[in-house]
Amino acid sequence: MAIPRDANDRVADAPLRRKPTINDVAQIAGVSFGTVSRVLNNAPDVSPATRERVLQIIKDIGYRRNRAATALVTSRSTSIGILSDGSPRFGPVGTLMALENVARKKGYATTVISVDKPYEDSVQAALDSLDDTGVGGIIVIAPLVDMAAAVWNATCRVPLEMIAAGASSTPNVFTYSENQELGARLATQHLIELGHTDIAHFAGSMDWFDGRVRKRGWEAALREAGLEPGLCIEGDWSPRWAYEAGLQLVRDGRIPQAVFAASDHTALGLIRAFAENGVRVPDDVSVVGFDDIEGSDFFLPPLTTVRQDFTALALMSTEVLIGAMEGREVDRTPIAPSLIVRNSAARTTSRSN
Amino acid sequence: MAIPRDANDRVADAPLRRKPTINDVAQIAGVSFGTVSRVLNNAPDVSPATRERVLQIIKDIGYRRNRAATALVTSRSTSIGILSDGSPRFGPVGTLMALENVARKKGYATTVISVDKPYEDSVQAALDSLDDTGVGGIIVIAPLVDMAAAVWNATCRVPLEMIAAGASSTPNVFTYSENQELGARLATQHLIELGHTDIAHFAGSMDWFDGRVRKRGWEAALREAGLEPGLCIEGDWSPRWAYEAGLQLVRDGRIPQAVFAASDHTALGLIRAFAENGVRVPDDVSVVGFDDIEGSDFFLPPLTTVRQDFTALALMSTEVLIGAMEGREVDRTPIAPSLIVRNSAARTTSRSN
DNA sequence: CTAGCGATCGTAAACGTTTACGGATTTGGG
DNA sequence: CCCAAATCCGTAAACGTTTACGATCGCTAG
Repeated sequence: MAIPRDANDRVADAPLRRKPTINDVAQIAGVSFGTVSRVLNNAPDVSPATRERVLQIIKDIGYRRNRAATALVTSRSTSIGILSDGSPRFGPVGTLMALENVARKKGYATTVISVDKPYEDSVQAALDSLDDTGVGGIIVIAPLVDMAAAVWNATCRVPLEMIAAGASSTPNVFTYSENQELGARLATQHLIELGHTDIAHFAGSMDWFDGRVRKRGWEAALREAGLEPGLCIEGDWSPRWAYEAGLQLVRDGRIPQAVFAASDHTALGLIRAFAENGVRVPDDVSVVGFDDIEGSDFFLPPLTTVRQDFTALALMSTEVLIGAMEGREVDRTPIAPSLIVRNSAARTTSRSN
Repeated sequence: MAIPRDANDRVADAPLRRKPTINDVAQIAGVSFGTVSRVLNNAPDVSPATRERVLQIIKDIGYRRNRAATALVTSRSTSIGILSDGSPRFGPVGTLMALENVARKKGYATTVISVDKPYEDSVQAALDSLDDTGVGGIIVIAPLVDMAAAVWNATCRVPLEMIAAGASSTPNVFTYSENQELGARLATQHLIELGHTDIAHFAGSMDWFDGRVRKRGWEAALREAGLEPGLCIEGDWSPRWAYEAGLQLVRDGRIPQAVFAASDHTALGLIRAFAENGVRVPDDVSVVGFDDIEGSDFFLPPLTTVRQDFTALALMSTEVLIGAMEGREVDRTPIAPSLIVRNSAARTTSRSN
């Protein structure tokens, strides 16, 4: 089992293949490892001259701290775990990439794990295995309410933060998110300002926080404007579903003045259903999407949509988590999405539906 | 600096907050830690009865190995590093997610790092910092040739594998990838079979392996069929660029019979340029894309495109890497993409361009 | 000249494992 | 009955750090 691979044939010249340790540095510098440790952690009690010399040697021989050893003795770590659902959907992936980015810039490594369907088991298992990789805190990207529930029920030694739109915090799980309800409001208000009064919603899945919250924003904006919420059809984010639902609308002759689609993909399917039946966007119907996926500016027509600021979200949420890890308290300001106006929504004309 | 947080107020009842160690298990089981270690690594020399009892206790008190300690003493690890460029593009992200997935299923944790523009420095730094998180091997997703070059020039103690389409292996860097050239051939051949002879290529960026290789496949397929390669315009993958290039084509009256677009996003922009000018796809021009991004089946028209099998790719490449980590040799069979036929390419009619 | 003090440094123990080795205890054969 | 072998298990050392503490040195003050 313990086959020595790459055994160094010669033994005389020490500084060959082995990774240099703190002791090697100390020996070369003619000091004790304690001193080296002090300069590493830039602790006091070491003379400038010595510090300088040790630093130089560290650079020369390419010494780098062994994280395992450090983690073992300090039991604190400089890495954070990210738990995500496996879906390659726009929101989660965007968040994930942004998270890695800012964590790295703050000097934290990230280890990511994704979980599958029966969340009750998989989430706890993932949290555990993240824990024993030695992360100091965990951010979970939980777009699905089932998944979030599993997180709430899970136990975890390290600080836990959840990114879930509109979900509430519990004593042991911070929750943080972009204000997607606001995004939905923005979209709907835009439609209202354009003069539409009959504004439908092609909703996302109600299994997703994002779906729930966007729907809520649509409703709220309408009510605020004194309008009755129009048709609301709940789907699964997919272009296919939206396409078929759109077809149905056309068949039934129930085409609204405007629709707020819960995602750009939804808008895509819907627009195709309209296009195939001679219903023109935005001339006959206005459509606004949500996400600003790549290429949405080149849909036919270019899509008016809502963009989230994943970087800001990631920035804030790692800030919060690292704060929790270090025992600090960080105040969290919500992140606001923005409306991107393009060509898929237009002023109402003198048509009826 | 060392503020004791969450200090346990009571001290009498031991098994409270501290994470159980191998010693705790041993004590409860009435054996020595050596025995526990043996059952953990299911080594021989422990009686079935004892093994059973220890296992039970481990489960009961929720003991879990401390990875830092293990890594420290064995200097081997059960985690792999993933280095990626920061781009949230379709290919890299798909690969990334798939990689995490299969690694996890093989019992490996993954820690990911992404790198930014001046690759000469950032790649080596990232490799190093991955190294001292204790990964046993590294997979780098290197779509950009600059980045790959940096990887080739970098030094790394642990096995290094690169996923880069059509790039060659070096002594210390395995290279592995999907056969995208084949994918491009498939797309082009499809167009040829449809009767087209004037087949242009809206290429991706030549800074990307993917761009290079897809172009090569297009050329090869054409030559094999005895056809002269048509117009080839190199771009940057973006819908915007394709849109503008498409507009130019229309202005110049140089619309080809068919075009193989290097990505679905490219196809998207191109199709819009056509659509805005009354050039119908596929009636006037056939278009096939590459990627099969989500929603491409709901473009106008639904896009004929090429799909890569990221899961298979991830499966093979982690297999290869883990093999290298364990000193095994794994033979690598190439992964083949597949053509997805939809509605954006049609049989040639009696039109001229 | 010496006590005492700062500044600088060395030392030992600990973190939780693995691994090589050696010590019991049992077993079976002569 | 005794000895050797087999079986099971305990022990010590090591991995590379950090941290608390103790040691040394040179000075200054009395």
